[in-house]
Amino acid sequence: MPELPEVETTRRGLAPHLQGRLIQAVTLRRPDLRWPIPAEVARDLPGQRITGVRRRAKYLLMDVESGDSALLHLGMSGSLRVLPADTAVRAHDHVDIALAAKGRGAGQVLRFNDPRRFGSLLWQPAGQTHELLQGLGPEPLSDDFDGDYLFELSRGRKAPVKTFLMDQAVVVGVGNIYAAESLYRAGISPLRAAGRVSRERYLALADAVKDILGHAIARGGTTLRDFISPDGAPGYFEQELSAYGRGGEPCPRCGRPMKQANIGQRATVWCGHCQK
DNA sequence: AGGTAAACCTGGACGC
DNA sequence: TGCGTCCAGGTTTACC
Repeated sequence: MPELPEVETTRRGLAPHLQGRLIQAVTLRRPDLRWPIPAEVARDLPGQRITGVRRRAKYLLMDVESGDSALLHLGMSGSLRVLPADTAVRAHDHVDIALAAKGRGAGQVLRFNDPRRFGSLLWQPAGQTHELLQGLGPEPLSDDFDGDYLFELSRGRKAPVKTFLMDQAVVVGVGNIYAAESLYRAGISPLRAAGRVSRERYLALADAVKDILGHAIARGGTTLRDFISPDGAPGYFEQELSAYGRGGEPCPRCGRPMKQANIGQRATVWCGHCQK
């Protein structure tokens, strides 16, 4: 489900609810997610105040006073909601982080639901960077990411440019939806070898990535099946998708039918006329 | 080292 | 209605 805009939407939805709140208890109903949930999560979180919610790539970091962080990844089907503490538990509600009541109001719970269990809840000790966060590429919305960077890094690479763009060691946060959209916007065929894309066209691609991700965040992300923000709202970017999910439909630009094929095991849609 | 494919898991859509 | 097949927003791991 979630690429950078959906994770950032989740972060923005969570932050105001979690900032400064006291964690009362942690309930693990199903500790076997992508990886087992480390013992520290249930042992060290209760009694601590949340100091912030950050995002790096598609990971969320919930920081607490001790300097430790809970590291969350939503995988393909994960979602985080802030709910009244007495909300009935549903299928695939794997983890609850109970928040102490503010004043005399009722308490709330941060609930992690993930049908496919590709998501994860891990632990990053104070002062350390989790192994999974090492070796990641730059944030696409930062100044470290631009067309020159893509051009230099791609020299000699034979993998398709779409595969290159989705490689989290190249740039983080771009998944299957936004890779297709960005390449469509930039007029680059997803099949083209990464090393065979010019500097000029990488400038257009980097601009497209930034623009599309920024716009998707402003729309609250893309809801295809099940993405939902912490407040329960869907994202509204789906209606603005030009390529993803439109195989066989007319190209919005030239009207010719959009092509579809698997590239790097992922369904890919593009226009054979507008993208070279 | 780069490139590719399998693997992890569940639910929904579809065809028969 | 039921069953088999295919597909899905991610990423590690293994292998060439």
